[in-house]
Amino acid sequence: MVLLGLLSHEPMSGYDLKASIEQTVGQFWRESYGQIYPALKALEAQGCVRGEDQLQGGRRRRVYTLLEAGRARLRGWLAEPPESTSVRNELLLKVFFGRMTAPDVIRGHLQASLQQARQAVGHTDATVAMLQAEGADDPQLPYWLLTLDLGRRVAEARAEWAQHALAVLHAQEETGS
Amino acid sequence: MVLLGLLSHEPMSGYDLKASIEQTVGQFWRESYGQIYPALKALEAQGCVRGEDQLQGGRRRRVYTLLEAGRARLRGWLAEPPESTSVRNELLLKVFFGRMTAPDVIRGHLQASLQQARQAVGHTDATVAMLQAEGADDPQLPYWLLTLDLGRRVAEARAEWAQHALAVLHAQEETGS
DNA sequence: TGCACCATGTAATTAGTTACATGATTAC
DNA sequence: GTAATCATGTAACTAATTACATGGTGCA
Repeated sequence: MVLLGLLSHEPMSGYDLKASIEQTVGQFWRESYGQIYPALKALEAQGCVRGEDQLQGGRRRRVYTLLEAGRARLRGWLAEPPESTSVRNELLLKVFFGRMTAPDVIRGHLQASLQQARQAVGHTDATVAMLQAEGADDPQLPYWLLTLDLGRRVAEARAEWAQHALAVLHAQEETGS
Repeated sequence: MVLLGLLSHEPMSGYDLKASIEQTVGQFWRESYGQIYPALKALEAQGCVRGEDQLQGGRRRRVYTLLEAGRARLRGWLAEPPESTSVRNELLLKVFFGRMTAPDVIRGHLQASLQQARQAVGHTDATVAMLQAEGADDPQLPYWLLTLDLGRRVAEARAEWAQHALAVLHAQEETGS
């Protein structure tokens, strides 16, 4: 579905799609070539996309175009209620079992997580600024900004939590538990 | 690792472990029987846990106890930097491709998401209250509360974002885009 | 000449869910 | 007696990553 969605913007190759996924929805969605190429073949067999080989010198590029059937399928999928996100957070699991190890171990993970979260906030701000500067007319833009906004809010929440958690663990050690 | 961690508290069966995972780390970690039972066998073969059959009437229960090798392995794992959480958020993907469908479709998803987030906040608050009432001495408690606190912060961020997103989409329709 | 990047694909492996099969116990 | 829950496991399937294999282009 992410392939159909991106192809609705412009025709692209599998390679382009991978790069495009990373640039646009990379914050909350990832795909590997091992899934993209077979999926494109399947979508072509189902009549959702059309693939055409382009030859530039000796280099072959197979560019896929979204067909009406694919557009319909994408709309159908968009209307379905989103499935619950697969939840797996190794950091939280390690924090949960924190009493099994030295306090420094968990604090180290929290420090790293704090830095990551701050970087994510900064990166999101930069992306928002760039997008607003260059493509003020793109009809996709408001939706893209919304996804970035959630990313930013969650990253901020994580940063604040990491600071709070560090403070709690510090205080706990003081009182000699 | 989640099995070793929970067994560090008390010996349990595979069935107990599944229930325990749901009650404690369920907000950010899930396992199915299809993984738990084979994993316990593997951990026993590696000497990390010891399994003993208990017979209560005609019902068999295989209770696993954490061994020193398992404890060491758990500590080793805790010291490793946590791997990046697998990110896949279908709601955000649908919001991102929102321009491909009617505004009401996305608003419906956002409304549902808002309700879910509010429920999560309430559920977390209830759990925190319950934990603080019953087990003020448990050495695991502070760590557990920290994981709940992140869950709450993230749920609140999601709720606020959903409201914001609904407002944005509403305004956008007004201005006739 | 060699490296980084463009470009496509397959195979092997691992991870994970779901469905199925079985049977005992407890509470209504 | 019958439904819910306790309890353990396997098999089939699906999803997903990683490694491998191949070869072209552009540039320093």
